[in-house]
Amino acid sequence: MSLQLQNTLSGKKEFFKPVNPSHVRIYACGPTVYNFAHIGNARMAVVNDLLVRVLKTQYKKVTYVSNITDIDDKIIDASKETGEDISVITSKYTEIYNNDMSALGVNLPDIQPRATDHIKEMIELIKKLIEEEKAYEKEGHVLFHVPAFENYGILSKRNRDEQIAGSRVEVAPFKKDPADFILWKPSPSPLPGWVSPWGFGRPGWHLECSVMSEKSLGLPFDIHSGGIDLVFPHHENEIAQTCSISENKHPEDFATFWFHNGFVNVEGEKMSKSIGNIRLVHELNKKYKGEVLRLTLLSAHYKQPLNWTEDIIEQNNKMIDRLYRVLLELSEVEIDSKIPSESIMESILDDLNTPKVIAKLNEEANDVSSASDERKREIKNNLLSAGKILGILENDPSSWLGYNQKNTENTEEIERLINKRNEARRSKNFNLADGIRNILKDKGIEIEDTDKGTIWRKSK
RNA sequence: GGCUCGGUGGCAGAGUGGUGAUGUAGGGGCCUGCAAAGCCUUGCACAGCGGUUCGAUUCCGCUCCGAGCCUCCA
Repeated sequence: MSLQLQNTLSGKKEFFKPVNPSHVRIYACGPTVYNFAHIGNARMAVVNDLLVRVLKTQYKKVTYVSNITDIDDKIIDASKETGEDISVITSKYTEIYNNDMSALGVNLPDIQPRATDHIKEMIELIKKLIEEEKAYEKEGHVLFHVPAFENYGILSKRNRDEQIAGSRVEVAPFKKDPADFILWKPSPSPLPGWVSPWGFGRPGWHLECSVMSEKSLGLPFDIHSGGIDLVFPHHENEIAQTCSISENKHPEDFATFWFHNGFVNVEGEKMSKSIGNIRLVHELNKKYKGEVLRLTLLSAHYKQPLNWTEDIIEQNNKMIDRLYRVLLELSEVEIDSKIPSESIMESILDDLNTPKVIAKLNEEANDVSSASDERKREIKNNLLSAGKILGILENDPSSWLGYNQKNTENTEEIERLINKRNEARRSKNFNLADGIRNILKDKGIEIEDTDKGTIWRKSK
């Protein structure tokens, strides 16, 4: 049993073979911090977090790097709009991003490099590219010359001629070739910038990831990942930058696996500012528990598009509640193993087939009612150990389900009403009993009469 | 126009050359004073048309429909 992943570079599912099995290295292109993260950003973070968790079940040492882009025209625009300093904006939204992702059970990357800390290295890379005649300076800009890199388009499987034919890009007059892209551009005052051999300016977007991934992981590393939309142009341009110097001619000399997650659509449409259907993680976190959102993000295979609706969040909420109910039922059961069954592990390792894993967890849950003690141990172990890899089922079942929460302000009143209702039931005054139940219901308290007495929980 | 990926039951979503995915919703039943929770049970689902095959939702071809990318994008 070993890990297989869809490799964008080959277009196929392949067995994962690390460059160095004693140290697996992965780089994910992270967010540009100028606004709250949306659920699409979260999908990338959750999927890569999952991938790292899975890698850690297979390899002793895994280093996960994911950057913060803290210099970009969008940040400059945000600064103009709000009047806040750029550094204020970027540190604010970096913190919010990390907190929002943490609520979804996303662990911090081992290294979270920032673009502005790597300007020197970017300038060095540009110098090399110019020396090797892969880039040229014109009117204060430095551009990468795409025809100078023969493997351009190999990742996105794009043919240059077709690309130009269908192109809707405005071709700047200083470009030698329409496909050439910016490595460095001038920053006229008051725009932020750095001193460089080509004047005061700032880097192009793609440069930072070439520089930071190499610096933090060394080349070649194992997995370079991001959202599917990054395949072109971002990753293609990174490859062009990194692979046109020295001996790194092929994307595999950069990273052996190129891993991309699909988009999140909202109510059937692409999220976009103009439609106004952006779903911010920050807002969703106020309404739903992090594990529910995480499970919903994992409810479709990572490379499929995911249609984000209220309905599927609710469906997944109910599903996870039920799994917690099973765990509650098994709370007395002792487990010894910490590894999921082979069948479950197989689905996880099969290109992170989370929907199948979730189906198998449900099958486990279905067995509980007729399970032997031995089987119960197995079920609990599978739920908890697979849950740990998926990043779900990590809460206390009783408090997740809202049972008998002692810290609720009106606990005394609730219990007084329950006692009163039970008295009414004993004297067969069912009208009164049902009346009291409705009063509790209005207070958001659901009651359940069990053979051990009446228990209550918060209904929401 | 070019490239890529899809169309599975009310909804979500895996998968497979020949048995049931799974969840959620709905139906029926058990339990309960009634509920809740739980349990049992229930669904002529694989876009259409051809082809290959003993057999196709699964393989091949065509048609129709949808999505993404084509230099802002997770």
